[in-house]
Amino acid sequence: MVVGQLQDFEHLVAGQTLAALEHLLACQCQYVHRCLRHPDVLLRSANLNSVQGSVPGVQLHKPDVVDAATTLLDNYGIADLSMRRLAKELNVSPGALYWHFANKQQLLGAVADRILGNVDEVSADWRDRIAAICAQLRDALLSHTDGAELVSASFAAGQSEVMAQILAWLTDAATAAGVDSGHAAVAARTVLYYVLGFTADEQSRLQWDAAGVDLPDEQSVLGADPSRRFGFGVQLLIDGIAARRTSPV
Amino acid sequence: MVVGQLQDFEHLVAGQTLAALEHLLACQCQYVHRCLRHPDVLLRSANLNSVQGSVPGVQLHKPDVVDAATTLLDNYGIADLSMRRLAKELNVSPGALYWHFANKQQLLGAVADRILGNVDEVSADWRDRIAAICAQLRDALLSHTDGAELVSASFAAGQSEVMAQILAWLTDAATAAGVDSGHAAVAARTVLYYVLGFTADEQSRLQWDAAGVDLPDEQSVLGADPSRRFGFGVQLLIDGIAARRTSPV
DNA sequence: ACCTGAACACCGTTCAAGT
DNA sequence: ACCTGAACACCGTTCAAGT
Repeated sequence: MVVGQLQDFEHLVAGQTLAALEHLLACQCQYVHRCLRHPDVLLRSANLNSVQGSVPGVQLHKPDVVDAATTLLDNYGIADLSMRRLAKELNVSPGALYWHFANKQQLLGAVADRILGNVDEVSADWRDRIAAICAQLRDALLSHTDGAELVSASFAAGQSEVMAQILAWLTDAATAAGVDSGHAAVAARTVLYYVLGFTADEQSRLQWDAAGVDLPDEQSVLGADPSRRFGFGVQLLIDGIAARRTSPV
Repeated sequence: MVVGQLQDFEHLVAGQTLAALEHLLACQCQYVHRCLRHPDVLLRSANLNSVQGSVPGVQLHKPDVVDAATTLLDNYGIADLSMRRLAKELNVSPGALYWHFANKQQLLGAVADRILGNVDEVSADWRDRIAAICAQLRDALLSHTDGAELVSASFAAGQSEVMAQILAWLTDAATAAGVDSGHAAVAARTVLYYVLGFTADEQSRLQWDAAGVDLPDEQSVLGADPSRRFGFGVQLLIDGIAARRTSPV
């Protein structure tokens, strides 16, 4: 009655060593936190009870759907965030979701925008502006299971308004740096591709060994201090933008 | 009997204007080329005949499977590259594929490595080396329908050996530039995230308007000359790497 | 206006049984 | 060794019909 993937994960979590559990506490993944604080989540999930505890009969609203989807994401990951599963959590038929959202992509876009809710612009030097946006973005992505993957997909599909806004901020910053307007958009996208790529990679490793799986040799991006490594890439991009300006500032 | 998506596409292609058709010729998408050269492909597909014309009874080998998968990709895109559909093209049962490949990810990894078959190292200045790898990579991705998306997914899943090799070449180049070995890997990944992100974006736009769909305002990455814009980003990254070196070269 | 029920056309993966 | 047939447990989306 329970998906195989989930069952495997449950076994992995059950087999944790103390050292691995300590590692878990260091990561920002809400799913892991939820499991540690409320170990009954996995058990409740086995009965497929509603995570939200939402009562049938009450009318469905867009924010409710996004709420439930985000909870589903945090607890079970993007693979289990299906329209049918979501409908089950909300005690409605799958078709009901299509009254509120045109399709799955659009719904995922709304979840992406919810995840990015706290990312906002700072007023500072263009370098600090880029650095601040990158740091905020990474933090937001890391605070939800598979956050980077979900936002990355929504951005590629053009379904996230907040990502469009962030792109505009980065373009402004690149323009302020002295990059001509024709190329500022490419510079801004380069920054976003980096943050999304790096964080998706970091997060997948984080989640793998949060599940107790020992990965082979190559620690690559993670290694010692992911935040420092992340910052290195950000500085690389900022220096690159500075070098590519057409007019002096 | 034919997938809705495919039918829509067929209608779009059928309704092309001459101007749009000329645009098609300029793009590198093999699917479009195939349709223009062999307009019967779409019709043949309607009958779900084997694209390969492979005869039943002959034993299946890994390269055959990868061949068929690549053809399927070029003709119908990544959405139609399913294990079941592939099995149908090869006139075998879906289960047969699992004798040769552990799962779909692994098979897609093999397709990714096939796509990247012609990418190889050049011996030159580290700047030219990075530029050459980026250009080759982009060309390879653009020559297959959804190539960037497929390779990107395979890279993220750690299923492409060639991408691992390319990453090593880029890491070498960054080290040659003077970046310390701890950060050279991040620099190399930054370059790959850019190429994959930029090209996936470029390709999706390319394929959308190859299908005759008029996209809204924002031409962003594409705009006038994608190759020039792509080159701008590559130079940005190269300059960034140069600026981040710890020891002078 | 909002939702159900049921259908349509698919998925990836497994595995006993065949040759 | 290699493959079939059939099953298992799912998908996203549509749409007549209900309230």
